[in-house]
Amino acid sequence: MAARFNPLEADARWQQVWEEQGTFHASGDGARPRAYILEMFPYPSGRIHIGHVRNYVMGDVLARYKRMNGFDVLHPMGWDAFGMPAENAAMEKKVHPGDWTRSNIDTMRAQLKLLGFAIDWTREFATCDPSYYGHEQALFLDLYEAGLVYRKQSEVNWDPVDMTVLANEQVIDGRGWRSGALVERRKLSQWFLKITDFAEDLLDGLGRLDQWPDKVRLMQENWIGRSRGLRFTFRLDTPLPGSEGLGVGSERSELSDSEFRQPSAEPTPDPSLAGRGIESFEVFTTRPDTIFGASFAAISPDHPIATALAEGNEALAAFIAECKQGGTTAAELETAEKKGFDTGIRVIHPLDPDWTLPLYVANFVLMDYGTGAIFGCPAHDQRDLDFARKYGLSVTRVVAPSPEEAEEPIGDEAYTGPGRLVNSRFLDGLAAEDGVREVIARAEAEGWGEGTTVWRLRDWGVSRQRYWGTPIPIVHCESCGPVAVPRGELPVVLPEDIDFETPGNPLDRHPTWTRAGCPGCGGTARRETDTLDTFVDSSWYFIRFASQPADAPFDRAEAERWLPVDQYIGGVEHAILHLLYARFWTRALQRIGKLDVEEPFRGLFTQGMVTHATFQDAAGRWLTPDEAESHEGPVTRGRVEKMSKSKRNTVDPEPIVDQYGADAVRWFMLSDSPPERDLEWSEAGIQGSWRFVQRIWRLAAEEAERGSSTWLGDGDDVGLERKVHRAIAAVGANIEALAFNKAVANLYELTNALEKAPTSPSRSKAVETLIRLAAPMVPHLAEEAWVALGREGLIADADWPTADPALLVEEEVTIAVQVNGKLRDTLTAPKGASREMLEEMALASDKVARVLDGQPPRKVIVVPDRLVNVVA
RNA sequence: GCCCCCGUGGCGGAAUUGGUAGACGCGCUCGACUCAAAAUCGAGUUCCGCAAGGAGUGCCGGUUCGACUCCGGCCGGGGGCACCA
Repeated sequence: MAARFNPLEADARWQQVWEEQGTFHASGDGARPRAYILEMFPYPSGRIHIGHVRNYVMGDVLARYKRMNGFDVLHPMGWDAFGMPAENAAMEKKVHPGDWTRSNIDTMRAQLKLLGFAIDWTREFATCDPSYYGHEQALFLDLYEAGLVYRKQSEVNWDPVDMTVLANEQVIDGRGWRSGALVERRKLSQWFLKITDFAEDLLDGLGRLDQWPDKVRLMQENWIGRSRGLRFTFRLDTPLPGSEGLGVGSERSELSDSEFRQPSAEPTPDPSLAGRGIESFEVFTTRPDTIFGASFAAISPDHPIATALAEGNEALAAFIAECKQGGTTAAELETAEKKGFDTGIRVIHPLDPDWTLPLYVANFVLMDYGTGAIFGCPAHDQRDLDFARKYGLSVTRVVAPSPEEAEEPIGDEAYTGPGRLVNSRFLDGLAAEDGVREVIARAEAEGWGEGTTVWRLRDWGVSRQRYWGTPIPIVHCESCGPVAVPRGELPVVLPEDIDFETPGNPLDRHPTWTRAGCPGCGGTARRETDTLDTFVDSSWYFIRFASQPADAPFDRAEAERWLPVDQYIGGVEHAILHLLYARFWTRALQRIGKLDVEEPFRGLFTQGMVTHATFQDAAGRWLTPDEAESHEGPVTRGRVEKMSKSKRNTVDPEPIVDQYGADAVRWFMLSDSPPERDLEWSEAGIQGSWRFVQRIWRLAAEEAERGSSTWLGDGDDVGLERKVHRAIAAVGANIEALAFNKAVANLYELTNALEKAPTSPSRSKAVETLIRLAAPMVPHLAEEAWVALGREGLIADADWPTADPALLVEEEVTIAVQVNGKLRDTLTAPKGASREMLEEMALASDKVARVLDGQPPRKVIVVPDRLVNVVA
């Protein structure tokens, strides 16, 4: 029997056995209950990094644990293979994005296999396979036909470095989320998915996701952003020339009853509106109670009225142009001055026909939220206050926190707190929130407005001016307009013969691919050269993993048997976008009758990052950890940070696996840090894990040498058995709760107990139990030990041990004895001892007597099996 | 600016519904084995104190027989959103 476990030899051997036996294939035969464990699939960027390892180890432990508990486990792996890095690599290294991607996949697959993950590799696919994205194109057309896809000319975020359009959520602090370039505004025709149609349902659904982190639910809630308030009409006191009684914004109420869609979902306003005349427009407010504090109205520079007015007004046109060129960075926005242009028009206060307010075009009013127009109440809104101060508009307090402050003037800060209404005519004396209801009721009764809900969520723009993505299955015909590619012609295969010499989308310049016949009229058409946002690819891959027929995206019945994913594990950076899009996509499929699943992910876990110390030389150059060690001259140890190529503090898992074996790496990934928190990589840590792997091996090897015959018969070390059974219960509960660090601690505790325990049949049995409990975490070692102990078959197929409830209950308990809440003594009492007995034992304690010093206790509190507190 | 989370030894972190704070690991100290080292094993390790004892979960206060846990107010760190009316 080898004195040491040798992973270099054992790891590969067991990996091969698992592969040959198909141990981890999900059968789907219905013989066992199903469990679907999924980690967010990786982008094939080159090599596996340690963060991937942590992510997949967590899922793997759960998958193996579920298998041992009798589940038919689906634990697949694939590749989120489209995206910009491949194109960047193509431009920098003159390789084809497809070749680069596929070669990375081969490398990373081999690396993942070194870690012995219990993955069903038969279901592997990459999103850049035509056999995947072809089905995605079909689903896109399904949504198109169902009216959930539309095309719109819209101002988009243009990334001048990546030469592409970014979704709002891909713009971070006004910069492209990948390139970091300052984003510009451009108008392009884009495809949009109507995620806003599902806003309410996506929000309400969050309340039922009780196995999601609160943090993620909150982030999505804020992102969806429901606001309730009043939408009402301002009439112009002097209608614009040529007025025929048309109102701007009134067409929105035709879209739906009490809610209306974002203006962004509508066609660009007809510029001829100006000629048609305008006599009113709508505004939205969450604070209708402050309506008597109004001192101006303002519209967005993009508002149709602003556009119409600008046609005959050069100064206004110049003002609007100025607004549009302003930067969009956070810093600029924060310091950006509130700017306005007085149109000279006045609007009539809805509750007083004799009261008019000036109408401004203001730079801080957003066209794509609410109605693109507001009323300004400076006393109770900071932006309005800044604006009013700048343009000398009146500031009237209408909410007072107390009666004494009713006439208190507003200083530099708007009052946004609670209070009662003042200076508000018929509203005076009402609490502000009652005023909201009162004004909405009155507006509805009088017909000038209605209570409504407005969403912060915008529709999802999915067009990308990029080559390496799923082609949008549409052709543009000169006479028919955009036409869907017939199903029989799918997939629209991305051409591989392209040229990357110039930036932008090489599809645009492709000589033949762009030419297509029009399915409608048979004439010539041009293929859509935009590709889909890669978030579309990742919005349904988990369905394809569950079921992958050749002729359809998925088989409905089979997909419904696996879904929803029982446990989804990934980085918190996907808390909003990916998870929201996947939830939307699943609901959209449900609406069009393709799949009856509401929520795609029942359980969600967001794991922390792996961090590492950073090092710099005297010149401030970043050093790798290895360089730092051998560097001549001073080295500064910097902060512990997220691993990144720029800081050069990454750790390549492969050499570590070569040195310590897969199990030590897996164990380290699970140890110490709670999985939702960051884990600091350290050499000492991996060495500690290596030692533990060897400790378990030693226990098993010793046992094997003694021979199994010695442990037949009843156990004789009840104390040890209690510890074993407590460990069984604790490890299982902690794995199910994904509290891997605690499960690790449980296993250390059991190992410590076993090493100290004298040999006995109980101990022999306990060693086998320890191996089973550790198997999901250190599977190669466990298989090796299983064989050494003479067991048949694979431990991967073995059962998880069952905790005997009788052994989980202690016979004796330690009782804390306190005086006035301070611990003075402990005593041992039989489990379930009576209050009277415990009180008597506590009062008999010398230490208690000494503290009491002859005083009789005033009161004695007894918590059975826990403590006695003597109050003196 | 708004919203949310977190502050426990030298370090990572444990601690059911309020009930013995510091499990477990790392590191460190001492000892054993060894010519020596590595590996391994044993003992110890919140702080002050020789001890008895005292203090202690960011700070201040409160509720309670009893607070890491609940409440209020500060201080510090982290995350999300970005002029959302």
